[in-house]
Amino acid sequence: MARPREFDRDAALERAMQVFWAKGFASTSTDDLREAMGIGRQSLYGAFGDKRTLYLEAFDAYLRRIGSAHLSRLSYGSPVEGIENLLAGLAPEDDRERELGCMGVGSVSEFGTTDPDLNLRRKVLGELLIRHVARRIVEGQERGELASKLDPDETAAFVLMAMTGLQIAARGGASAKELKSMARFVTCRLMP
Amino acid sequence: MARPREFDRDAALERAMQVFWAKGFASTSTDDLREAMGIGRQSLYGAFGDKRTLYLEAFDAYLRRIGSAHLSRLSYGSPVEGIENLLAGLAPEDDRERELGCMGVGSVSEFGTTDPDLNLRRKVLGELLIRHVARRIVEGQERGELASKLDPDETAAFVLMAMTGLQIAARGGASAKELKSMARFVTCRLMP
DNA sequence: TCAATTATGGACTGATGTGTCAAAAATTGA
DNA sequence: TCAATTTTTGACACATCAGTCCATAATTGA
Repeated sequence: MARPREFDRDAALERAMQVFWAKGFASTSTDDLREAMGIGRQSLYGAFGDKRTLYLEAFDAYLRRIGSAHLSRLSYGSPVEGIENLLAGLAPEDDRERELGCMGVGSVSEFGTTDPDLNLRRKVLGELLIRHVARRIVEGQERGELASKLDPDETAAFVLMAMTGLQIAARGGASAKELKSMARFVTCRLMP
Repeated sequence: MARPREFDRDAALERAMQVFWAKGFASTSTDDLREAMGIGRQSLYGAFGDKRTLYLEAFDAYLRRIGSAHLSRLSYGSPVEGIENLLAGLAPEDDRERELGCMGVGSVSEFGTTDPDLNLRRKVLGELLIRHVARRIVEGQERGELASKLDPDETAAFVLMAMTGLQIAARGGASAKELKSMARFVTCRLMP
């Protein structure tokens, strides 16, 4: 029934996500979005509501994608390999991709804790990640790959902190080589 | 000669810095600035040029202040104490102050590497800090406080990365207690 | 006292930004 | 074929924003 949409909603959301990711919320105009999404103004508002609602939806899509990418890298190989892989995954060789950094980190920088909707979303993913990292740390300790004196939860929090450090470094122009060697350095600091 | 300024230029710059620090460049309007600085529009433009020039000057003031604070904390006590102190200095007990995070990190998030003036300023301070941290690390190794197998420059880069991680965590709402225990954790990872 | 100079206050300009309106177009079901 | 519904298009309304203009005020040096 009724006239069908002429554009691919998911593809348009993907484009919006890229723009918000690269430029943040405030520096992105609805016209930037409209142009990147390749649709008209009313189509944008009709399909996504207002700018903030679109940002939230783009943020959700971002977190889903990056969350599963992180978990996939973390689970690859031995615990130590998984953790190094998780960190090294923040250092893609492609310059443009690497310099985007992390949209989650960007949202913290831009909004701090002022937006409850963003806070909640970050908290959910953060806790999910920390659980999985802690689990791999325990596994690594059982295998003798990781220092047994380390508290798994605290160490997992450390790994997440290192991730944000690497992501900011990436956005600040660090090379893939530098980031990867830092990923290895961090991982080595957890060994016996 | 001529009519003297009615406001304190340094105090006004300080206020502007606080606003940019809290809200970033794009989200700060010249009216936000004018109000926080307690001066009229023409006074603002007359004394500081345009918005971007004011941001640059505020950024310079910020970097000078925070740079000397970092160096002072780093040089306090033994090398290990100095490093932990440097990191713990990012976790003030006052909530409002802590949640500001770091304006330098904020500028990376907001602008990436797109602004050469900002890039240069960050590079200068970053290299200064890394030199001083590396020097303390060598000192710590000589004293046997820090693991001698660590490369001082790489370790110093790691400490700076940890700093940005902590600063983002602070802006994201982490407690002073959490941050301080993370500062200790990071420092301990460098011990023999 | 007066000329020169700089600061201030308030109005103003032109651009940009977000969101809406209304008419036309496309589709489905009767 | 036509009524109902939704999308699209382009124009539009209204707010905000950065920066400027101009008249007035305050100060210094002659």
